[in-house]
Amino acid sequence: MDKILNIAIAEDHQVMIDGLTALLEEFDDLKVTIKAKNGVKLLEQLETHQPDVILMDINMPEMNGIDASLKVKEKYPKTAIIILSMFDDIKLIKECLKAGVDGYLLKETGIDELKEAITNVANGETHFSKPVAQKILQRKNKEKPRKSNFKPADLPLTLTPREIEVLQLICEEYTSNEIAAELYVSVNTVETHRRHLMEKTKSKNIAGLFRYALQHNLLLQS
Amino acid sequence: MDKILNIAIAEDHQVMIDGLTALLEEFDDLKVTIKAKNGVKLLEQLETHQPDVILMDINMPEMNGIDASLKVKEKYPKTAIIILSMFDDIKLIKECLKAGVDGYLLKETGIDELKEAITNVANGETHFSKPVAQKILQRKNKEKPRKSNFKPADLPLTLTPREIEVLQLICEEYTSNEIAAELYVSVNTVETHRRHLMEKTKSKNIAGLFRYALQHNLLLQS
DNA sequence: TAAAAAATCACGGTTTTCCGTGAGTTGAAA
DNA sequence: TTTCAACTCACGGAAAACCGTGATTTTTTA
Repeated sequence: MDKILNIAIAEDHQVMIDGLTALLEEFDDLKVTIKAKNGVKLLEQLETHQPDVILMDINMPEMNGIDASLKVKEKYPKTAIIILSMFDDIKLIKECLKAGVDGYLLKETGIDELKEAITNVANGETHFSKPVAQKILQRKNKEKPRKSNFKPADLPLTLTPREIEVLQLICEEYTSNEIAAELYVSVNTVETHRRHLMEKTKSKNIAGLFRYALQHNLLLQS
Repeated sequence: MDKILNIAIAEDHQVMIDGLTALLEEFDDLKVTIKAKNGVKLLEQLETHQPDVILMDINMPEMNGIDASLKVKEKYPKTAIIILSMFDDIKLIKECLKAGVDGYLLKETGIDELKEAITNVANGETHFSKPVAQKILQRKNKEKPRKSNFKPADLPLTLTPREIEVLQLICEEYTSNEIAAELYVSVNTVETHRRHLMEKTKSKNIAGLFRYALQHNLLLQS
């Protein structure tokens, strides 16, 4: 039971990678074997060898933590995933749960809980930060039906490349007119993309779109 | 010249504090003497003893890194400050420069550059990440005059408590009407606050407001 | 190659945001 | 005590966003 656990870190901030590594390697039974700056690179490295636990940031370029988790769980269902997120937004947590992650910690978490969570998920259990667990429990209550919204199943939340492009420009303070000019399409087209974006991200206005972009690491200049 | 440098870390994410500490203490000539979760706590601890270098995150609750830097430089002008930010937004960088910081690193930075930066600023020099330095140099070119905007000096960027309240609700997808109901004031009042917010933050729409809130860590649920 | 998904465009209508301008009240600091 | 910043309210107009509905073309994929 005291075998060494191999850890993968997927995280875009180099200081954070370095810091986490230094931190975890103070434990004799933990070893950081994989460091990746985004989901794509993580998957590449997983082909060589699989760790016991993956510490996954959500905000990563190229491929974010949620999409990466989905793919990892597809190929290596036995590998445990702990999400390390700055946000305890219920929408986001739900997406992660759906992706099959085994734990969800906030970055406010200290090393002690982190270590505990790693041990737990390595043993096949789950581990969620208190605030996160609370949100999960509360969620049923807060399901607020938005206008006439009786969609049977969940929407496919995947945005198309074009939609992402539009979303990014929206977050850069572009108006629909300006976006149309930038992308060489009609304003009507842009507005259609906007409509789809609002639906897919379940937003009510630009603030909601920005929030989504932020949490899924779609912002341009970041 | 080889004396031990005392470092302060001001950063709201506990894992990051722990990680940075573990990382820095691998160097014999660095010692982390202060750890603070926000600007207020940092200032409290500075009264006891001053470090040589402060590693300052921008996104902190209570008091953000910019305001904290201002106060620190007021009281302890000899203490060097390095900003550790996720954003290389020119607006933000300018605010930091105005606050008198000695360095500005992105969180993508690795440990090597971090160490180098610490040494540099401790020697009275400055240190800016490449992308940051570039933005600083480019800034003259990009000064885009906004409509009829010929303000002589810089506006006071400090938002009033009420304005912050309104801003936060805007970022929560509230409409002006909803905000008015929430705060028990007239819609006209809310719209006035909005107008002031747009001016002070130099925004063109909600996206700009959200960006400002994000970068100054004014978001509610984070 | 047929079906599905993505991207394109149109149009009319409602709501919200944005903008300018002006002004009264209040509490705190000079 | 007056000056000032913060907060409050009003109104009108323009611009942008939001919403519904429907439709064509292109690209991808099964």
